[in-house]
Amino acid sequence: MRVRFAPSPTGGPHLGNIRTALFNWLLARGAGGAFMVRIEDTDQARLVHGAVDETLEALRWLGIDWDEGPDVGGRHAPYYQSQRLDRYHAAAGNLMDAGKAYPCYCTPERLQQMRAEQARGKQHVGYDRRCRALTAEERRARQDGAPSVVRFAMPKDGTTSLKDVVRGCVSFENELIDDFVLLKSDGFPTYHLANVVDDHDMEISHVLRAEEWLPSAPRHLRLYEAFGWTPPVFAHLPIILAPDRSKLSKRHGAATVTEYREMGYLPQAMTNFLALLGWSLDDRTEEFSADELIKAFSLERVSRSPAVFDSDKLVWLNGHYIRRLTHRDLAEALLDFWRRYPPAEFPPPRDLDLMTRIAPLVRERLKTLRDAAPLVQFLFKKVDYDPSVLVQKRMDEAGALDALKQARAVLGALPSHDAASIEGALRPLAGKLGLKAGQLLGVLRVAATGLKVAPPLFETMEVLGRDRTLAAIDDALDKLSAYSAITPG
RNA sequence: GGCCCCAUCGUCUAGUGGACUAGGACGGCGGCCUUUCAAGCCGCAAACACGGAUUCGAAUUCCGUUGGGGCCA
Repeated sequence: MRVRFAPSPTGGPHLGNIRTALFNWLLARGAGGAFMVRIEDTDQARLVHGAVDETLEALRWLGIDWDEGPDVGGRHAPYYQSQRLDRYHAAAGNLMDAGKAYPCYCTPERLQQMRAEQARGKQHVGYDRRCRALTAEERRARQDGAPSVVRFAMPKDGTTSLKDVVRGCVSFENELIDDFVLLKSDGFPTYHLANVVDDHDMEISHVLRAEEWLPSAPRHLRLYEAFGWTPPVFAHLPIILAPDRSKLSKRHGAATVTEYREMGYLPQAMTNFLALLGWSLDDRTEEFSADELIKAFSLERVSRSPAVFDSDKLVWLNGHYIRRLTHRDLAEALLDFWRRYPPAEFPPPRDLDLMTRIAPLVRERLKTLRDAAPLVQFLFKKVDYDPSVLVQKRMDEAGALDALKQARAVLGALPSHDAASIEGALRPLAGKLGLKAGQLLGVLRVAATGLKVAPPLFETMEVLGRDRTLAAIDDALDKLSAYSAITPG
C-alpha cells in the first residue's frame, strides 16, 4: 500500500487537509505501507510564500512522518510538481499522439461568450469541443503563434462509474463532463493531469481525499483509462464543516493547525480530535493515542456524512490530555510553548524545576497551554492589584489588616514552610479571628499572588517559599494601610 | 441553475430488519465536593427530517419530497 498527502501551498495547513493527511498516514502505518507528501504547486498564481514549510511543520508537530517527500526525498523525486513539468508534457504529448487529447485555440473571450449563450439558452455549460473537430491541416495552420491549451477528449456518451470505498458506486454521465484542460496556456498542467500522472508514477495504490474531489473522479478515471493505467482505489472522505455548516475556512476564525498550536492545543489532543471527525471505532471509545489510532483505523468505519467542527469538544479533550501529562511533561510543554509564543504577562521563563512544582497546582485549571500564564504569573513578576480586593465579602479593611498581621506572625513563626504546616496554622487562625476559612484564605490569596483566581493557596505558598510569601504579605500590609489611611471609615 | 454527495440528540457519533423504553461523548441544566477558579463524581433534559412502499415487524430496505453540503458555472 502506498498513499500520499498532496497539499497545494496556497495557504496554511487547513484542518480539513490535515485530517486527510492523518487518515492517509493512519492507513499506511496500519498496513505497513508507505506514506508520502507531494507538493502540488502548479497553480503559480495562488502560491503563498512559506505555505510548504508551515504545512510540513504542522505534520511534524502532530507526529505525522513521511517516507518520501520534501526533505527526505525518495525514489520518485522530485516531490514538487513544479519540478516535474517535463513529465506532464510528455504525458500530454502521448495522449495527443493517440488522439485522446487535442490542442484548443479558443480564446478566453470566445469561451466566455459561449458559456453566456449556453447559460441563456439553459443548456449545459461546458466546452463545446469546437477544436476537437479541427483537421490536421487546420491545426498545423494555427500551431505557431496562437496560444493554446491541451484538452482531454472525453467520451461523448455513456457513463463513468467510480467504486468508492466509502461511498459505494457513483455514476456520472459522460456527456455532462466537458473536454477539460490538461495543459494550460502557460505550460503548467492542471490539477487533473498532474495529479493522475504523479499518482501513477509514484505508484499510489489508494487515494484518500476530501469529498470535494468526488466530481473530478470520473475525469481522473477516464485519464487513467486513456493512459492505459490501472487506477488506484478511491476513498472520498467526508468534508469538515464550520458550525454554520459551510465549508470550514478562514472567515470562521482559526482554520489551520498552526493557529490551534498557537492557541495552546496539544498535538495529541489535536490528532485524537481530528481522527474522530468522520471516523469512529465504536459507540464508546473517545480517547486514542497515535498508536491506538494506527491499530484501530479502517476505511470501513469512515462515515459518509459531513462533520461539523465543534471546538467545544476539542477544548475538553485538550484539557483532558493536559491533565494526563506528568508534571514534568506539562512543565516542559509550557516552557516550550512560552518560548515559541511569549506570553503577555512575563518574559518566557526557563526554570524547569519551578514549573514542575507549580504544574500539579495548575493542570486541572488548564484547558489550553495559553491558560497557564495568567494563573502562574505571580511566580515570575510582581502582580499589581488594587488594595480593595484584599477585603473579602462581609469583612472590612480593619479586619483584613488584622488578618494579614496575624497570618504574617503565624507563618513567620512556622518551623517548616510546607503546605501541610501552612494549612495547620491558618485554619485555626481563621477560627480565632472569627472568620470563615474562605475569608482568611481569600485575603491571603490576593496578598500572596495578587490574583483573585489562583491555584490552591497552601501549596502555592509552599512553591513561592517562605521569604517571598512573607514579603508579599508585608507588601499587602503596606498597601492596605496606605489605602485605609485615605478612605475614612 | 446543472451534476454529485449526505440526512440519528445543539455538536461528534453507535446502530447494517426484532435484544431500541434509540447507547456513548462534548456542550447545557441540577446536585455533591470545595479555599477562589477549576477538576472530579452523581443525576436530568435532548435525536431517528417528512410522506409513501416492502415486511408479522423498519432508525436500519426501496421510492419520492424536503433540507443541508460539495463541485462546476
